[in-house]
Amino acid sequence: MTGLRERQKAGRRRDILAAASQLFAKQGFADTSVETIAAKAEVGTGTVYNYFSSKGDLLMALVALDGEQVRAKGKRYIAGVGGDPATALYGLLSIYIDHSLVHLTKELWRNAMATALTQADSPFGLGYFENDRLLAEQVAELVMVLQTAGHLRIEIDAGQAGSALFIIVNGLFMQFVAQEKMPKTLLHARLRSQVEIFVAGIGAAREPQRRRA
Amino acid sequence: MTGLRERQKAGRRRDILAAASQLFAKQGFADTSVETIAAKAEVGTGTVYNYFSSKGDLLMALVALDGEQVRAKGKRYIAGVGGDPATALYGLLSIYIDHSLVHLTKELWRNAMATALTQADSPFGLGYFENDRLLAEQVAELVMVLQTAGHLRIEIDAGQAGSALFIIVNGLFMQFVAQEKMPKTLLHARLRSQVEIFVAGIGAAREPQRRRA
DNA sequence: CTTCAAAATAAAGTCAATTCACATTTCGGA
DNA sequence: TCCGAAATGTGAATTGACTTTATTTTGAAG
Repeated sequence: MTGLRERQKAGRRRDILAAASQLFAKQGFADTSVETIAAKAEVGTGTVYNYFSSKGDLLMALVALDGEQVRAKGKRYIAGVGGDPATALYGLLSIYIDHSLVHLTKELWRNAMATALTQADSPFGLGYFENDRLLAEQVAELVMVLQTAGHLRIEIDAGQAGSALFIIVNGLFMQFVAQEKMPKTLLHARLRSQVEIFVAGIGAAREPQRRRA
Repeated sequence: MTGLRERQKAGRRRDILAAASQLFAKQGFADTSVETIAAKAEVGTGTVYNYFSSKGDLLMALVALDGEQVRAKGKRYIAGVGGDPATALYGLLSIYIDHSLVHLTKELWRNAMATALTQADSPFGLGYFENDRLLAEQVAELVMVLQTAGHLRIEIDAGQAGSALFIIVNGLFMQFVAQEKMPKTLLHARLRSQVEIFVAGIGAAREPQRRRA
């Protein structure tokens, strides 16, 4: 199982990822060449491509690591959640936002998203969207918890609601990273506002809506 | 004002854009080189860069043209809108979706979005996000119309609601273009579902929410 | 009709991601 | 311990976007 070959392979992979992580953080994505990463990891440039299918893939692998962490944080949050539903939901989505800038800069996020889009079918491109799906699922979990506690309407499809809420935070986050100037406080304010609207609903009356689509 | 020189300049710009449009549609973005576009437009490659700062800029210019058209369509729709609010909103957002694939393929949208992200500060990158802003504003307009008609709660911030609704359609659209396989019918179904949830709200009771953030 | 400056052009050059043909290393079996 | 096959490493070669430059074209103004 753990022959020399596999250990070396895992080690090299870690080395490359570590080198990329440091260089991206220090110099940014655009100003870091694959050759530099290879040099820092003490491998040939071709070797990098034996492990990652593109420079963007390398970045997405780093994003994936972050994804695992944030899902773990979210899980803990849900376990101890309390208070009114809008605040509870906003709290979870805030975790996603706040965690996102711990290891990655706006520029890295922009490039990660761009790569995920253009290489949506590569292994890590799939991983990127899979992470989004898992986060949406986690939001749906919280919705269910709140439904069970009687704080949210039980007849709402938690999956769709979770998906919508996640899309909102993701969309706002995208606007945030697209504009280097935009402060995180503004992002939070908008998120808070939209979550409250989402919870309250915009409809004038509740009954006139169809039960289901 | 309209000297021969300026007309020629505008004409050349159109030629380049037309050439790019045809080649992108036929061969896709990645497989179309700037040199080919220049040849088809009967200009030098350098000339292309006198008009557009990058290959991605060229694509975003095409997207911008589409943006104007879809806003015009949306405006006409709002003028004649009727029916229940969820259907009215879904109708507008459907227009955006349906129009999006008339001139552009999924692959082109992926690249346009990716370029907009990585070159968010270039003229056309700004244009891309400006178009998004204008569309969100248009949704907000419809929200206001529906509020005035008594179909939506008057105390809701139409701007935030419009922004949230647009972010939802945009996010779903992004998932749609990211997955080559996903059929448009599924996109519509998800949109319909999420719009209905958004209109109805997920909160168990209306009063417990704060009035404003 | 001459002059001028903006704009176009082609060619040559830069740069960095990605690929590829070949070298090296590891592994499993004799 | 030794050998051939398969996996992996390597850096030089390729590719295409983009830039630069030296030169030419062409409206526009006098």
